[in-house]
Amino acid sequence: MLQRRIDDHAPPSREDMREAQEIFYKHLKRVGLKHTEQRDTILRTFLETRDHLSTDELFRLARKKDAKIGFTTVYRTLKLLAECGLASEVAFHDGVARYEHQFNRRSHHHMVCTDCGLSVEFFSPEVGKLEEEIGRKYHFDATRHTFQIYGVCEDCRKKPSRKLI
Amino acid sequence: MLQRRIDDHAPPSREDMREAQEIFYKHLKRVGLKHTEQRDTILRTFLETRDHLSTDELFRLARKKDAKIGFTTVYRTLKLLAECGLASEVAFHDGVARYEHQFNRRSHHHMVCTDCGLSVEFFSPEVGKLEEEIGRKYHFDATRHTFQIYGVCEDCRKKPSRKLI
DNA sequence: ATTGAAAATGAAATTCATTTTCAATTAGAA
DNA sequence: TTCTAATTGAAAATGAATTTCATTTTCAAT
Repeated sequence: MLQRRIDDHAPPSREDMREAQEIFYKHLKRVGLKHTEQRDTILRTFLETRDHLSTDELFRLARKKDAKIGFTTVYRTLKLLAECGLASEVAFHDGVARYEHQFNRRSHHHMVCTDCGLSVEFFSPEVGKLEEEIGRKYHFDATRHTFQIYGVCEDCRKKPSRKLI
Repeated sequence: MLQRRIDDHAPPSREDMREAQEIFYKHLKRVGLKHTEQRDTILRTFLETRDHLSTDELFRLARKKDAKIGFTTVYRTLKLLAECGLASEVAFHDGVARYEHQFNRRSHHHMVCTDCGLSVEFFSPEVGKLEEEIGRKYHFDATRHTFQIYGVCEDCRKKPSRKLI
């Protein structure tokens, strides 16, 4: 699936990277897992991206740095990263799980073009408030939410259409 | 997956049912498809439910009315119903596509318990406004959105935990 | 530095929902 | 009734997600 995007934030700095690694290592230690070369490479690769990556996409990137990294390891590492809050799943409903790194980022949401896959980030503090409010009302311990808007972007409205999502 | 739910609306009346059928038949005619016994049974079954059904769940229900209805037909009919607005997909992110019928219902959203699968409906007009607003801002022709809140319900907070989603 | 148990790895196999194929059947217009 | 296009549903295919398992690696205790 095509991955274009529009956003407005910088990639993580050297120190950000180090801090993320520390978070990851502490998490590994906490749950009794080991620090490995592969996990390191995968985290580094992940943090360097600015996209919403599928496991396969991250696998291809990580493999460029270390040709013997396997898909399965990337798959499992992504789960570990999600566990300790460094990655979070974004569901674009195209049948593929995607992740983005949460480092140094404001809470945001996505609007996705159903024609070309373009994703636009937007920021809306109201949504977070709503999560809290509704959770309180129905006595849920609300932990997260998903909010996506789907539509057709300006460019695609001008083009002959082709459905991707 | 367990499907409990909390909501506050009545099942469709006899007339509602008829109206939905008419919408469906008109849609079929419009796109040059035929009116069949199976499609009829599947629509009727679907409208009688109040749950968020997976294709397989609807298939099992429809089969009770007509033992020779196949999974594939239910699958395809659900797509047709979604096309003409009688069904809409709700993504609970548990790996299964679910549908609910849109007949006689206010626009609503779901909060889902990640432990037991309980879903609570809630109503929040702000979310619709947000869709419109963000779409305008980024020049998208916004057509739909998804909004779900995830958390742990009151009951599950008291029980020993078991992860389902 | 060595050892050994526990964890990690990754290729391959499996699972499972979804989607497609295709031969037989059916709807409905002429 | 006849004919053609659509429908059906069983089975096969697809494809992402997950598990298995033999081998390799990590790391804490020697």
